[in-house]
Amino acid sequence: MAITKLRRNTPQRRVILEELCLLKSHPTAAELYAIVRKRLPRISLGTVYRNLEVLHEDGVIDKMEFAGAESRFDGNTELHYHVRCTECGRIEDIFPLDWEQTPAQPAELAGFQVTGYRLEYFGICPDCRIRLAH
Amino acid sequence: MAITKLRRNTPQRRVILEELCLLKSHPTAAELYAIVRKRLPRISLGTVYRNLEVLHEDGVIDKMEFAGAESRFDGNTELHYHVRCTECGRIEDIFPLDWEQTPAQPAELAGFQVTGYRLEYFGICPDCRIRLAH
DNA sequence: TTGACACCAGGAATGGTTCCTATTAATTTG
DNA sequence: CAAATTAATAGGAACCATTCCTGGTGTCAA
Repeated sequence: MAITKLRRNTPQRRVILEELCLLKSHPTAAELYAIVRKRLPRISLGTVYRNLEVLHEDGVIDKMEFAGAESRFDGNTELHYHVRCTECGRIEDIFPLDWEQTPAQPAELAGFQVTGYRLEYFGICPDCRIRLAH
Repeated sequence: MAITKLRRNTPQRRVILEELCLLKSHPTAAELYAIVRKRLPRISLGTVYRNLEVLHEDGVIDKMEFAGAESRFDGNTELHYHVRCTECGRIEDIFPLDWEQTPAQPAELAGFQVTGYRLEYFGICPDCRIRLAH
């Protein structure tokens, strides 16, 4: 169960992780692909997706999935939440300051063995607030 | 801004809402399509999607969107959360029992005007727990 | 009656993501 | 070091829930 598959340390995987960790934003796979391509011009988008998935599986990076929007990735795995702009998709970090922001995580709900939860705020980012006010 | 578009009460929309409210499950658009088709054999899947969207816009039903999984719809708009099975996609209702389960909802975070949040638990449902235990 | 337009059925298009295939190359073993 | 093993790659096709398009219909108000 806890057997981790052998991972090969390929240049592609190394560069993808390096570039993601350099960023403070939360890029999509396509955005990261554009950045990585400057160093590895022949890399394919599929390789970026596969490695982001692998790095996420191994707990090295965070993956944020949203319905109807591209997934975004985060090199910072420290516990934190996110606010997502419903207008432009931009994401900012929220580091919990008080206990009230952390919901209880029961071990069992409705017979389910609960393995986790997801708390995400959404709203309108500063830029879009200005833009929408004409 | 608050101008609501005129809605026509078509048979299609009426039947879709009726059948959704009869269910205690949280069907996908395709599942509801199959049910509604028994009463309206010529209805199209696009019509089901459009009306579910309209009903959701008007606050008549709840829409649950997930990345990499079909959206599910709920005729019960009473405040509650959901547990989703990561194995089979099944969803059960969770009605908050104590205040600790309700996260603080700040009006502003990182400069964002916060319009809402989403708290969703995930885990393994009773059936899948049994199935996975061989 | 007539104009306006919300809505419909049917089907094509969309687009993020995954999958497929032949090839390459990282790692292990002898 | 050479050979064997097989994870990983590039490129592109496939997937599929959802949205969009088109031509036509039904309803309402004036």
